[in-house]
Amino acid sequence: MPELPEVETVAQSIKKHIEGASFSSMSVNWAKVLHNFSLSDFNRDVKGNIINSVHRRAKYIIIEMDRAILAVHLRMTGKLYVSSTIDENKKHISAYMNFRDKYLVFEDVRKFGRFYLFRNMDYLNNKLGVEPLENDFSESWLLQNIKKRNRQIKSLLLDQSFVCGIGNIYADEALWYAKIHPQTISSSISRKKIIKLRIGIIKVLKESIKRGGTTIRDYTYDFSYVGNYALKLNVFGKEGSSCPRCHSLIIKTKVSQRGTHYCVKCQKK
DNA sequence: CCATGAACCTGGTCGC
DNA sequence: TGCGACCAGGTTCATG
Repeated sequence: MPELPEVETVAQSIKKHIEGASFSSMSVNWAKVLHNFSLSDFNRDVKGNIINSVHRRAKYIIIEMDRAILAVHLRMTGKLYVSSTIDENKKHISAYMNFRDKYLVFEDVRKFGRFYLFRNMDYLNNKLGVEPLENDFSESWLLQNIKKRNRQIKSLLLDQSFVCGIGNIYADEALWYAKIHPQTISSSISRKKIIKLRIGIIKVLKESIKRGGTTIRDYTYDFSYVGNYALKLNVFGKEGSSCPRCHSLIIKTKVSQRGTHYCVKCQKK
């Protein structure tokens, strides 16, 4: 499911409920959901620890306590939400934690989502690239680093060790904004278009956060809340319709194994 | 370094 | 209605 704006929305929505509280227990229905720790690790390192902060890093939801960090990655279909009951009719609850008189529930149809337990942020910080909404995603940084690489630009944008948080929707939207064909080799993109691409990335991510993210295919990422950035999409899922800018055809192809949408006229190779 | 394909899972949709 | 093929907002690993 979720890319940076959706993960940000989820992190903000659970933050107000769990900051200052502590988890008293965890139940696991799908064992693989715990990626690098066990329930006894949870009981030793997480249980009873006050939650100091909840925020997002890349596409991870970070739950920070004094001596431990719980990180949650939603992958394709994960939902993380606060609820006062556990609905026994739901078939895909992978795990849940108890705090105060409520639960933090992790529901995940495809079971790709994972929980991680870390002592600090070193592991994630080492593997993840720059945050696109932070200051270090600067014009000079992007100009320099895009030129250094020789990859199809869409594939580079999806690479979390380069810039993190961008996924399939926002890659297509940002490339459309900058009028770049998704298969253009990064080193050959003009300075002018790189500058435009940076603006496009920031713009689509920020506007989506403002609207609570994108919800498509009936898929809601929070308990019941539906983000409405889908209304603002220009190319993603718009194959067969006309480009909002030049009225030519939007087509869908595959680029680096992912469905990819672009305008045949304003995004030429 | 870069591209490709498979694997991890379930469910919805489309064509016959 | 049924069935198979294909698709899905992500990541990782192996291979060439």
